Amino acid sequence: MHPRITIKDIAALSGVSAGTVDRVIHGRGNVSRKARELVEQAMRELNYEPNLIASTLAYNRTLKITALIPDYRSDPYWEQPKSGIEKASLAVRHYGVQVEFVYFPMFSPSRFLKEAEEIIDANPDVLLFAPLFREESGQILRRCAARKIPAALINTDLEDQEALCYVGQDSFQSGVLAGKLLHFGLRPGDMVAVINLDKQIMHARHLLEKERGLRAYFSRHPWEDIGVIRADFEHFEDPQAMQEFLSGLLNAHSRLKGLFISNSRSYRILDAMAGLERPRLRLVGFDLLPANLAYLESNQIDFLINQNPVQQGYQAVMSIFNHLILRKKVERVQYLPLDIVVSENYSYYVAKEKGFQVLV
Amino acid sequence: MHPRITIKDIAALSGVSAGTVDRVIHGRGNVSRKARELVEQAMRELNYEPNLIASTLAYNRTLKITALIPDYRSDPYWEQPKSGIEKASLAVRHYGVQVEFVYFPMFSPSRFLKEAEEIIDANPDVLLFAPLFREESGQILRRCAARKIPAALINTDLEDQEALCYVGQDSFQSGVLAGKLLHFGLRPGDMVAVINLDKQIMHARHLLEKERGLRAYFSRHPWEDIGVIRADFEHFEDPQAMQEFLSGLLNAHSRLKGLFISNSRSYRILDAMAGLERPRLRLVGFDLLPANLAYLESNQIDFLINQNPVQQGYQAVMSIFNHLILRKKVERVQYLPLDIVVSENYSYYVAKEKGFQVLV
DNA sequence: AAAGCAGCTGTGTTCGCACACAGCCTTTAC
DNA sequence: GTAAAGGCTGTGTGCGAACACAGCTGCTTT
Repeated sequence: MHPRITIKDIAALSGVSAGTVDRVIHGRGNVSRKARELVEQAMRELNYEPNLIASTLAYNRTLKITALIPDYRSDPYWEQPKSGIEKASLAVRHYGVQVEFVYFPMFSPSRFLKEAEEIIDANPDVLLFAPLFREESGQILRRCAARKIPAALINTDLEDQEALCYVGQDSFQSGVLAGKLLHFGLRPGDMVAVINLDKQIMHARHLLEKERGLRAYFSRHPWEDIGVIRADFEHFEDPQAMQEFLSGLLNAHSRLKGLFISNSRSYRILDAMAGLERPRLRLVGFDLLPANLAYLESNQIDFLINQNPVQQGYQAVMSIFNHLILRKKVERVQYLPLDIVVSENYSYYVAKEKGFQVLV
Repeated sequence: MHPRITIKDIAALSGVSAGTVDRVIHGRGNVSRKARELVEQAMRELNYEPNLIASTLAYNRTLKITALIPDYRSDPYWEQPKSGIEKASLAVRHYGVQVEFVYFPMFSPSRFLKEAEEIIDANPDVLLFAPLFREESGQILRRCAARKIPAALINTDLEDQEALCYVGQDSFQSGVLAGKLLHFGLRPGDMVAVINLDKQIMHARHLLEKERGLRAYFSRHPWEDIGVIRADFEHFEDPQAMQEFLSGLLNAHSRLKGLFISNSRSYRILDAMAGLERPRLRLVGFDLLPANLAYLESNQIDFLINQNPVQQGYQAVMSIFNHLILRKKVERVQYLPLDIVVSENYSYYVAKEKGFQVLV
């Protein structure tokens, strides 16, 4: 264990030169059968393990990853995966891994496609992207395959497509979990509402999956006798409109006792409800935004589900690294934990996201 | 960005040799004021960052960490920190970090002290240990300080002592959290019991802290009107005795509706209650042992709190690595997240602990 | 028989940095 | 005055692996 076995040791033991050992290790050919067997024997005997440090130094290669994600300036959510990608890139920069960012407007499939094509033309070693648009993303993956550029997906999976890996949340299950969390405060006959605060709800597959999950929970637990309704609302930036929307909802359903906000905009609801007369409402939402955390702490939000968006970016880069530099196997689908966050435990998650503890 | 700046580049720019640059970087002295300033100037100008890979290769040092933890064969809990330490050691082995394990019997301060002394005599580079016994651990830390061996603590902190870092759980807060989780199923006037299944409860500071936390939660929420009692029981291996203990407890307190099991032995309670007639009891416990998970899945345990024991070991080794190899600052106190685990989200945590995704 | 050509092999250089060492030149001591 | 003692500098070697290249064999070709 102590003096690590080097290539020279096996060269000596098997009676050949370091060059031959190297050829065997890399399967470069030009090695006689006899020599190869001797070397393999010696490697097994001494339990040889190549020195990763020396190896990366000698390779002297560089791996260019281009990350294509929605513009974080138009949607603060994307700051988080971005920050995770940046952290990971700091951790692996010594190995010659370079990460470059390209952004596309959240709602523009055409710009998405155009940017992706430009990236592919620049011939990066890996493409890391968020395939928000199914059709265009399929095209991109096919072009990558044609040029032998491996692709890693985050946020949204394209199940049927060839890709190095997918790192993201399990939206359906997060809906199921929300059901569980909401049921604590409810009584038979109560109702809950799924609230989608988004512009183009039909395109937001995640939101629909979350709703499906929530409904699944309550249909698996029929004895709890909870009804589920759904309400979409686009003008969440307008406090006045929000307030009207909400009071309309509450007036229409007197037994509405729980809200499930399907994205990170819970705080919009509570901002709007500030003045409203209303019953005690159970509230479950997503993401540890400062505005949400304030309401969590004052117990106006009961639970936040943390989808670990920072980890999402981090883990995607690390998977690429593991695959291409360390040549390790990588899971095709990597779901991140769904953390249940309440006022009593949120501080740990915030600290983790700030991520003082960078690994290597 | 692309062609990384090397020591030669700054040597060229500042008009000195690589040797002098090296002396400046390491503050080895023997450099004229003028040369030093030129080099520093050039480093700033080119934004020089030493190549970690080349550096570790050239150092060719080895860092021996000895880990002293309770024997995992006598307490399965310790398999988890152990596995975390092993994982981390795999991740950093390329940097010359070697981890060696020494075990001590859970309940023997003298053996603990003896093993620690032997380790220190063997002169490791770092000592990583679980200071279960206050008095003896203080002695050990002082000996480490005298021999300039840095020490990292896991599981239990010695607040007043000099140490590189502490990685562990926040027991008090986990009790508070348990209070929050229990209260969901309770009504005013109900009672909860803290159940300590341990041999030497007075020595188990963590258990006492958890109880304090639970009581703190309910005294901060007096309107919930929940009474807290405590029950210690040592003979948890004996199903017959357990059953009598439990039925005694339930008979004595008719409004007992919640149990908080302060360590990982929740499954013992449920094993014993299998035949028992009993009201619907809310149950909160710790740790994702398979036996506990089975009860979680069948909803006989409502919540498990995950203290991330695997992470504990992992993070401790990584902190040592960050401090001594990467020369980064490390937080003195590192609390791990308190994950709330229910049947709807446990699978992610189990997958994480199995830890396919090893970082570097 | 000479030339050509594979198949196989060892040596040498490189990656960027750490550190030993020899070679200055200047100061101080006697 | 010389010797010793510094202060400061550049060169050179090594860490372990990757890869280029030259050299060696034995074989086929003409």
